[in-house]
Order: sequence, then C-alpha cells, then structure tokens
Amino acid sequence: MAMMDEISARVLAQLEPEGLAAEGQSWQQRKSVQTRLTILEAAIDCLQTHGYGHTTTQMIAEIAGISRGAMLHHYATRQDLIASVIDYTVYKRMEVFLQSVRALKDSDRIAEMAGIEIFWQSLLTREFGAYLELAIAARTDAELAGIFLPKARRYDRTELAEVIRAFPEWAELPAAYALAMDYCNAALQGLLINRNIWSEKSHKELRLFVGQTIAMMLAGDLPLPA
Amino acid sequence: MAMMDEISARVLAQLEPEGLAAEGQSWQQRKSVQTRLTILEAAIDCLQTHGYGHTTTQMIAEIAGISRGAMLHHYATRQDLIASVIDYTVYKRMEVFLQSVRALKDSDRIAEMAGIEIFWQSLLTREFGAYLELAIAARTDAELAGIFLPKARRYDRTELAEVIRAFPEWAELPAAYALAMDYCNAALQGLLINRNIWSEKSHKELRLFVGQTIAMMLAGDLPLPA
DNA sequence: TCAAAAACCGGCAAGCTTGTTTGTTATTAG
DNA sequence: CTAATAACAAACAAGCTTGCCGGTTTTTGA
Repeated sequence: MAMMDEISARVLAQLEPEGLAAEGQSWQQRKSVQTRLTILEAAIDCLQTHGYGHTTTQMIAEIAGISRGAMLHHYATRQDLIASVIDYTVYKRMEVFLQSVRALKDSDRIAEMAGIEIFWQSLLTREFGAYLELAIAARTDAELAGIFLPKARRYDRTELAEVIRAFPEWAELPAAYALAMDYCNAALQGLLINRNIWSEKSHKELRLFVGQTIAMMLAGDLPLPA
Repeated sequence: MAMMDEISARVLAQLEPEGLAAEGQSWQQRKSVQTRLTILEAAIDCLQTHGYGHTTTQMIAEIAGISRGAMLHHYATRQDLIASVIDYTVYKRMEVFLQSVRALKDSDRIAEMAGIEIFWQSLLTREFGAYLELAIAARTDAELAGIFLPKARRYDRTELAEVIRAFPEWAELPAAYALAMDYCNAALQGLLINRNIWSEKSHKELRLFVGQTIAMMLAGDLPLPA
C-alpha cells in the first residue's frame, strides 16, 4: 500500500500540469491557482455538456463564477485555456484511475473483471467526457491536434508503463500486455460512443464479453496474432 | 448473385432518403435532385474536414459551388440540411457496405477476416467520417440527438437484420451473432478514434486480434457471457 | 508608507453565422 | 402565350464570439 502510494505520486508528478503545483507560495499565488482550477473545472463541465464546438469563453467564465475579463487575465486566449484543459484532463484521468486501483483490496484486485470495471468507470467521468470531446475535435482541427496529440500519446505511454504495476500478474505476459491494453481501450471507448444508440442489455453483454476475453488472454487461452 | 442484388435493393430501399429518389420526373425535378445531392456531398466533405461545430452553411454552399441563397431554397434551415445529411450518410454507409460484400467472391467471403476488413474499410470512408462527427455531436446537442438517434438506431437494426444474409454462416449461431456485431462495431470504432494516437503497428495487431476473436466466436471456441 | 504588480471587472469593435427578404432567370402547366 | 412556380442570387439585420483595452481593488515588497 505504501509502495502503491509512492508509485501514484510518481506517475501523477509526471503528468502534473505546470501552473497548478505551487500551493505553498504567497497568498496571491494560492488564489491564482485556486481560480485557475475553478476555471478548468468549469471548462470540463462545458466541454462535456455542450461539446467542443459550442463551448465559449463566456460560458466557461459564467460557470466558473468570475468575469470574462478576469478569466482572460489567467488564460490570454481560448487556445491557452484549451491547452491547459488538456493537461488537466490527462492528469485527472490518471489520478482517478490510480485512485480507483488503490481503493481495491488485493483480493478484489486479483478477481476477474475488476480491472475492466475500473476502466469502464473511468470512461464515465466528467474528465473523460471532456477528453473525448477534445480527441474528436482534434481530428478535424489542425491547431488543436498540434497540442492535443503529443499529450495524448504521452498519456498512453504512461498508462501502459504504469498499469502493469497495478496489475503485476500481466508482467508474465509482456507480449500480450500491450495488446490487451489497446484492446481494452478500443472496445470500451467504442462501447461508450454507441451508448445512446445500443440497448442497455447489449451493453452489459458486450462489457462482460470483453472482460471475459481479457481474462482468457491473461490465462494464455487466446492465441496472439503473428 | 441475383439474389444478392435483390436483397441489396430491398435494404437500400428501406433506408433511402426521401427527396432523392424521383429521377424520372420533369427536368426541374431532376435538376433539383442533382443539386441536393451536390449539397449533401459537400456537407459530408465539410463535416469530415472541419467537424460538426465548424461546418457552416456558407462553407457548404461554396464547396457545392452554388450560392447560399440557392442552398437555402432547398434546405430552409441548417437543421433541415443536417437531417438530410443524416439520412444520406446512413443510406450511403449501407450502400458502400453492401457493395463491398457483393464484390466479394464466394471463396473470399467465407475466408476469415473478409468481413472484418470490409467493416474496417467502411469506417474509413467519407460517409462514416461524417456519421461519426454527427454521432459525437449528438451526445451534447439535444436537438441533433432528437433527429440523429432514431435514424442511427434504425440503421443498427437494419444492419443487424441484413448482414446475416451476407454471411449466412452466422445463422447457425443466433445467440452469438448480435454480440459479434456489436463487438465488431465497438472494437473497430474505438480503434478508429484512437487512430492518430496509437502506432500503426499496434493498430494492425489489434485489428488482427479482433478478426481472430470473431473467427473463434464463429467456430464456437469462445464461451458467451451468461 | 508607497509604488509596483497582480487579480479582477465591464465595455467595445471586428468578424462570423444564421435566417430573412427582395429580386432575377428559367421552366412548367393551362 | 401567359401566369404560376421553381431555381437561383445577393444583400440585410440580429445575434454571438473573440480579443483588446481602460479602469478598480487588493496584495506585495522595498
């Protein structure tokens, strides 16, 4: 448990956004950090609720409860704000995930489906909702892609390198591990974007199936592609 | 082959958009249909290139090569146009898919991976690019969701009911069939939205793995969830 | 104490998007 | 032939979004 905490701290430090760490400084700096956090949380809400295209700076300022002028003092342009939102959502995504893993008792952790369920729950958070909006928007917005893709790839590498510490049983199957991670992400994200189209029953079945498949990979019961 | 054509015709008729079928009418009607098709194709291009949020009526008219006034004669509001685009993309998506299936020789059709490859290719089309944009936008746009979700669900039902005719070997496993369809869609769509984030190598591996899994389902080598 | 800096607020201009309106040309029906 | 209708074009008003600027209050450091 102590080792787990240490790992979490290290991983989070890797992804931690820049302007938000200084907590023990002057009164102004603490206030500034607090206001920025409020703005970023408001931006996440707006992204999740209204989508990237319909999220305006006015809207974010209103949700955050400050004037637009004050917000532009902290984030000079919309792009500056979005860049910080990306850092923040990536950070929070990993934070939520590690927190869930840490909350598992060891007995639960080893049980089948526990990892899948944590993955799935992490996709239902506000943070991932915002992240998905940015990921989709980056596909058609070259400027956004320029700042989003490097950060997304960095998150992926970090996730790959650290999840195996949370589920050490995978260490014995290094070849299958990376595949299993991608598989889990792809299947569950695909499930997510079809959430409003498919029936709840189909959803549960497919989620069970994915979990079952991963359990079989772990048991070595599924052949890997050449 | 003749039977295949007949099925395609029936399925396409089910999904065919309203104002675009009348081909043998007066000169004006033919011209009108042609212009509408040009507009819809332009809209697909814009959606795929600039995303739902940044696609403007002005932009669509320019790509289509007509004035905005002329376009608004055919589609009075932006919503009217989007609704037609949804119908049209759903129609084209099925058309492309059935066309690919029909082009398969029977020997190829039975081979493993053929179905997966067709699915994957159909996700790389302009039509599906536009469809995905609308699907994502519908998650945060209640008005769009109102017109998109019913059509998307109808497409899903049609796909489920008709793909089994193209791959009759699944008829012997009715319980697994619906699951396999959802699985295929979820995994490949999840793969698609991570296309710019993951490496090409990971992509190929995962695509192979999904195909392999489905082949195992077809062979009855994978247990189904309770 | 006091000047500099930071946090914050409100308003403004420029640009873009949408929907409407008015007008012109081409086609159809009686 | 002629009146009605459809296709098309251009201009306009209203609303929104963004970035910028001037001004106010609070905090900091010398």
